[in-house]
Amino acid sequence: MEEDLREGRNDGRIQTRFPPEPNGYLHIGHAKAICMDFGIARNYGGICNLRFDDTNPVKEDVEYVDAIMEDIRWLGYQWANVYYASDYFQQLWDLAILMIKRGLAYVDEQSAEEIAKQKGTPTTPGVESPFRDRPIEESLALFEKMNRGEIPQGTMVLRAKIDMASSNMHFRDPLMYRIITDHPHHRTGYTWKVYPMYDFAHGQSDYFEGVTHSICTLEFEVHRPLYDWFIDQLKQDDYRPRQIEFNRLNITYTVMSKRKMLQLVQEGLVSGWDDPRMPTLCGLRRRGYSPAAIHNFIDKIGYTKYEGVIDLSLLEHSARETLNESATRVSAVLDPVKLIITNYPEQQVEMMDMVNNPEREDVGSHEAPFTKELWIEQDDFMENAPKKYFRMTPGQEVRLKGAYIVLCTGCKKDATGKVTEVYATYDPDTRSGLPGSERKVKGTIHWVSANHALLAEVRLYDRLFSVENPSEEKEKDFRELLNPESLKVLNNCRVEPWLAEAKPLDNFQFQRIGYFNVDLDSTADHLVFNRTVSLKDSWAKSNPS
RNA sequence: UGUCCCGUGGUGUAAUGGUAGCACAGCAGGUUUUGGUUCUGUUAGUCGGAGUUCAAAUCUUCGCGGGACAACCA
Repeated sequence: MEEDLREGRNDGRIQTRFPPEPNGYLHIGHAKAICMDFGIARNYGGICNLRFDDTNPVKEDVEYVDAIMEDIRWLGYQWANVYYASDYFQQLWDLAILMIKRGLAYVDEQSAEEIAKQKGTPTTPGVESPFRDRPIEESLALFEKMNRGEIPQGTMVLRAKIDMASSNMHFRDPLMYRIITDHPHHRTGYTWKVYPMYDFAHGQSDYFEGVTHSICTLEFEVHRPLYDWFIDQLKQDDYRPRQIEFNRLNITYTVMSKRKMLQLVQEGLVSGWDDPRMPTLCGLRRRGYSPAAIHNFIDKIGYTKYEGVIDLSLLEHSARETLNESATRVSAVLDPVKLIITNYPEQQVEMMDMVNNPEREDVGSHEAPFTKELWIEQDDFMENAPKKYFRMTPGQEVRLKGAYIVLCTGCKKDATGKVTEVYATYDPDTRSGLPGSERKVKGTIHWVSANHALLAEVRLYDRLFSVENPSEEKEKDFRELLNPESLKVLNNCRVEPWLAEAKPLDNFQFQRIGYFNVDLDSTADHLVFNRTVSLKDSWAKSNPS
């Protein structure tokens, strides 16, 4: 792609831009574009600017400007300059005037419907507007009036005079300007009454800034000839920005359209733009994804022109891979049942050393209290267990992670047959670190001390949609395809006391369960954890309950 | 019945015209105080035809399939 450098074009200069419209939050698809735009600049010793493509005041807001900047910084990038397309309104206006004077643009007084009708179809040519050949002075005067607010919104537009029969629909006298008087622009207020369209603003903005490579997604491929045409009207020397397209990111079990995401937010189907189930960067952040995990993912997917759909499992893999190296291991029991070590002294408390991360000796360990009464997972006890069940079942030995090997002796059940307590005896010689602990035991389970454990809320997230490609379903509205089980809230979880110090967004591995982080809602009195992604579980896979 | 873009294992992505490789997912096994990690093995692919060539995933051509384009959105 970048052999331009070898050919010495633009004096070997590389300049890109990331050009979001401030009308929504950035999502993982934008992250792909950001990594491309900023990454190219970084790799080739060039610069990348942030430019807000704010040519439609109706949809835009400063709220989004700030959020976008935060997300880009979070990904670890710093733009050379911040620009706004609205900075170029005067230059664009001047160019429009020049084009009218050259007979290349005219004011059209027809309605949107009439203009649309005259466009023709991709297979039939359009017809020319009756205003197409109006005198230059007339267009000039009207365009001025349009921008003075003397013309009602929606009644006139400025169009380029190109070719109504072109096989490229975008050449059929595209709109350059429309009147917008009922919405203030988030930066220029009511100064302007006419606003340039995307096609009349984007390439020129690139040109004004000195962009060498204008990288965008595939849907703009058809716009490229028009992009070049407008540049031709402007160009003074050899320099010209070049538009290059790559494929948009699609991921299974989610949607990547701003419109759909906005709908989910507005209709309360998710809790907000930063709902951990959303593919937004703020959502992923809240879910526990790190910038490293996002980069890891983007590096794996590549840039091509093929419009495919990436498996969600690849994103999850990227998260596991990065979190495995960084997340501190802790014990948390999500669905507790009491385990009583019948031969353990009533009041005794032993502090057990828990390794923070077996992958990394340098991060050390922390302590967890061990007592007679513990919480373990319901799942980790079975009264009548199948052969390959390596956890608690009467007569079987199991290791309590970081503590002792215990022998399960039985359980107590209530009237409904539900197990309320599990009993075991411990072998004092098998405390972790002692020679007696070397003994091989099939299973190891996690636990927390009943008297010391903290109560916590845990939010289990799953795929947002129950079908692989919600956008592809023609029959049903995408909202009907939401996964009803995308969020499960557990209110009776017990976590080890060490977690009292955890701060919002800290990542942990709940051993044997998954990666979790502290939610923004979490307080000292009410701990809240989000499941980022589960651990792989080859037992559950081969033994569906 | 237009123009443009794209077709490589289930998924995504590589291969100066010269051994079709990698990752995810799957499967089997070893190691393991996480049924995690890790390691080993393994299943599976160039949309089809014709042409150029000593040699084609790659070049040409004809098909087939998918996508984009007819917003006063970007």
